[in-house]
Amino acid sequence: MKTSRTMTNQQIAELLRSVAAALELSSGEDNRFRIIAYERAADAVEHATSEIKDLWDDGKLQDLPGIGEGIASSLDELFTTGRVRHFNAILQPFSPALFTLLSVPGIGPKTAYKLTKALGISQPHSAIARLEKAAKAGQIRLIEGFGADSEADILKSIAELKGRSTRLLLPLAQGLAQSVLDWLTKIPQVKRVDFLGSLRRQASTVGDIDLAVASDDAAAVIRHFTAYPKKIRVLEAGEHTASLILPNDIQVDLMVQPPASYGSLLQHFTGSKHHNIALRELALKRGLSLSEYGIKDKNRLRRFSSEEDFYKFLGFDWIPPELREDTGELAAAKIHRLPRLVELADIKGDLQIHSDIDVEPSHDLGESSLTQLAAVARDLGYQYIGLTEHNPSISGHTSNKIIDLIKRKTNIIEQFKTNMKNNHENKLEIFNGLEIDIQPDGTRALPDAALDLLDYACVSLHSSFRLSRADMTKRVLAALDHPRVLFLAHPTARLLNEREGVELDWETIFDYCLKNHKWLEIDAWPNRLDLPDSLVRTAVKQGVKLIIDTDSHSADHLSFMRFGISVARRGWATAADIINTLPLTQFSKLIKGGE
DNA sequence: GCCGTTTTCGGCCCGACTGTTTTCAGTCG
Repeated sequence: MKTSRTMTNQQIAELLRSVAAALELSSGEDNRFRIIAYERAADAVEHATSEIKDLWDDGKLQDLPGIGEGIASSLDELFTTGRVRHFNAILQPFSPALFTLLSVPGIGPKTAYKLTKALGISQPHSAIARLEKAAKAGQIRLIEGFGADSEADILKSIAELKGRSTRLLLPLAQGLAQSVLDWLTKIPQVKRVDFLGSLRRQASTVGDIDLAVASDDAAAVIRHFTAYPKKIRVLEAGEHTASLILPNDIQVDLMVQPPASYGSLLQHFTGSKHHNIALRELALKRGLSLSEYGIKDKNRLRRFSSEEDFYKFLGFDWIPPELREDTGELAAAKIHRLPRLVELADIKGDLQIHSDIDVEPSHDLGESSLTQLAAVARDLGYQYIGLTEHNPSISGHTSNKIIDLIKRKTNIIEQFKTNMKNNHENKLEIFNGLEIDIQPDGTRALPDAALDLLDYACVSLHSSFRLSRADMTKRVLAALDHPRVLFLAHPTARLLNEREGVELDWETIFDYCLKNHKWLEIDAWPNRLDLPDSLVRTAVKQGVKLIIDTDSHSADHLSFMRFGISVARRGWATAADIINTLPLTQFSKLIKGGE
């Protein structure tokens, strides 16, 4: 087991999970809750938005729910000495290969133990390959407790593990789920269909696609579902639930309930797991037991056709799915203090759009003309848009040439506005902006003389992502330090499934934004969704203003706004937190004021 | 091992599905 100061959150989570597995194999009942505690800690680490090592640096490990005194001190030892003696003692009796096998779906601690023992697998790096070889040779069916079916399952799981490299981006998951949903509604037995799980909660990435159906004829619905034409295979099909595998090893799970208990089903499978556990723990203290079938009071089961009634019975306001992460929503719902979350209809403009006006930029130019962009923006009901091509590349141009390019763009915009006026077209304000690269030393990749010609600019990171947290923070603050620079675009520069975000001292960034009237962007581009939702939450708490933009490189992309809205809602943002919900008159004042 | 609008002690969510079983264990969400 690798233990060092450079371990990623994922590796630390795996270490904690290995400890949980080893405890499960070590002894009986008395360990049950320690095992759960380690698994919860692993979850907390995996879902943390900061590097665990940074939290350790700041002495904030125990801020993570699920990390207490004990595990914090173990992690302290890990970062200080590169190992944890206590963990090693727990892990020592078992082959390291055992823990590798846990990544295969369907294999838990007990199964992994039996397999490594019976097959003599001991090397962690080759463990899965060895297992696959044994399964293909028909050796697994000979082990006690296994059969030909479980052997075949192991092979399928290994194949799926290899194929499944990344989580689905929200927009893609929505598209796939919609087509299954359309298929389901073809039969009359289906009364209602909803998305469930992380998809309904609008998380930025989605693991499996989960769907709920209300029907009095579950058998017919399951039959129809498992006949979905685009499936690769049926993973399982029971009385009320079934699972399919789609191309690219995407799993779709279906849950069916009669309309009378549909509310409980929706609530249960929307999760999140942590939200539900917290809710059930609260209910249990009042002698109530919750499940997807309803609420059990003594032995009487109350059914709920709507989620609203389910929450109401327990004394809570209905909670928007985006907030169900056990981060304070239950307490707020109890006292009627849930925020009124921002909605797509609140948005009045989009301030990061790349047009095809060629300023000979450092990165990709947009594909659509100002005319095309303006037409779509009007359809969306916007009062204003801002054009922010990338700055002219600084390697190929002199300062004077750059100023000429900006002047040319300015003229095009002015000409367009004049034409709009002459044609008596609906009023749409066009702001003249630019997205400026932040260079490694924090200087902006645009001469200030050119910046003065613009209405506004945003700055963003497109290189040197691996600076230390202190240097990166200094770099960003230096770039923001100009009256025309209004916001930091895609603040972490993360690319989902590709690149982690940069390390920044967020408290310092938030402070600076508050004092200097800078905004942070929620970039709605599908594989950015950046600022991430958890940082949105912190920013909102501190009063930092946000702006939701699409980063469009084509008029089609303007519709991505709704994914930015999802991120904002998951971060508890109301319209008041989002700058581009302001009507034009107020928004113009902010730009002209240079704030 | 974690945690606190009943608790610094005494609790800790709930059920489905599968395979290999003859009544259950393991895994998953």
